[in-house]
Amino acid sequence: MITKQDCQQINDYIWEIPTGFKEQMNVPVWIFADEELLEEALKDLSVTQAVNVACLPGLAGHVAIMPDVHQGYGMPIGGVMAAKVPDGIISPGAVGYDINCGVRVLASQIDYNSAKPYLSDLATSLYRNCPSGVGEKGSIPLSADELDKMCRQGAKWALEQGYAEAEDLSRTEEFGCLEGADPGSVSKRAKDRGRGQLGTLGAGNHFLEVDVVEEIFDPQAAEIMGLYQGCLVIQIHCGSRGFGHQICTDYVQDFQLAVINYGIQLPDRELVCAPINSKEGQAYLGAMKAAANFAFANRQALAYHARRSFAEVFGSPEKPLRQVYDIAHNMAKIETHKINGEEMTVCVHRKGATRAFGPGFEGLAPEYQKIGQPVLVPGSMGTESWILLGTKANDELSFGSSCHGAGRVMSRSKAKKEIRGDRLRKDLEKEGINVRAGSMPGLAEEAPKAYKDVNRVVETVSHAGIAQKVARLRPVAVVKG
DNA sequence: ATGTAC
Repeated sequence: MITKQDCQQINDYIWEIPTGFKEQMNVPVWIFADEELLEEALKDLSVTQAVNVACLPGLAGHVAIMPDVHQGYGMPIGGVMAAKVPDGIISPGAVGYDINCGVRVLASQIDYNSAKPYLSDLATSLYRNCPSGVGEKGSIPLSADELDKMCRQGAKWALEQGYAEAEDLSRTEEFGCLEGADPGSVSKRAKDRGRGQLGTLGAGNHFLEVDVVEEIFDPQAAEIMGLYQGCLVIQIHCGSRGFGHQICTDYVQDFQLAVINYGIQLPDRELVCAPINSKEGQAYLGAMKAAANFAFANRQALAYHARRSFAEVFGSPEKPLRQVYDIAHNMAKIETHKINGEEMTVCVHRKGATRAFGPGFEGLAPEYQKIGQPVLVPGSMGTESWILLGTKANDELSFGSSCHGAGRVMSRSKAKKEIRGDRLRKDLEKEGINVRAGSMPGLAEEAPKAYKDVNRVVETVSHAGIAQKVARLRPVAVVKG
């Protein structure tokens, strides 16, 4: 059991567990949290898992955990780990089962007050146009060749197919396409599962949400992003569906052997990994990129469906839904960072954490090179969400990373036992939130009280200096599987 | 997160 006494306070929002805490630790753990969120983080296995991650070979700097952290498979959700390239490792469990799970925000210039009478119709239309739930019903089916092409090209494929605007791609992380995706490293089983799932929402914490821009903190950045106070935006939270899930399953299994072959000592079997430059490591990287591109194309297809719904309900708007950004929060990427004063190439594993690069980064659209990368932080269902900007200072603090959401505090099983979905739906509707959900137990799992306070999480990242506030959003319609 | 069990 790790306690507060084991954490050395660096400042009001950063705590360190030094390498001396456990003999096998190779780097320290940094916890981004205020006192209350630190206590929250210590209640489950989050910090223990972060310490386990810090025992992996070939790491750089420290392991970082975000204020929305909670325990996950091997590595906590809300964790960031940088492995040295070429001497370090890559770990599927440190990316997560939902490869390139992420969030996309599109903004409108439709005023909430005038749209209010139509929000129920909008929610119904979104629920109808965006297939949801476990499985593959109602998707855009692909041939084997077409699936491979889509995996190589990501959102570029979606643009060719007519599901995207050119600006969507310029406002997507990596422009919606990771180079080097290798469909040859993806199992037939994963492809069979993925073929029929493009353009589907899935279940669990995936959702569509219509919000109103409630408060703007950085008018210049909001203007550039296309966010207007009092206007509607839509958030899309989804990933690589059964395709990425199967790829993670396959490589977690394959790597059990790699760990033995390369003589890697593991603190936890769930942290199986392989040297990044080994044939196993490269195969996973190629497959992970294929899943990442699947997810970019998937969110693009969902954006296409969302635009159809807005057009159905509001007519063809003279000012269309414009993409703000699309961001990944389960991914491993090769990047260069300044670590303990030294420029290093590392494989940054972000699991339930986002990239949050500051101004000047060339991999952004020109208008975002000026202000920094947008960071999209959805709150729990029925609570606020945030749009932030990455900073320059976060390079040395968190490998250019920030938080990804509110963070779960109650297990899915406990939430299902304690909360009635139909009651929750009524409560949300009473607050003026239109709810369309395929599963009432599924809705209960996502109840606001199963999550931390997203506003406190955002206060923490902003005071810690890893992201800054641009706008707060308030939900008015939620669509779930 | 997930054809929630190959």
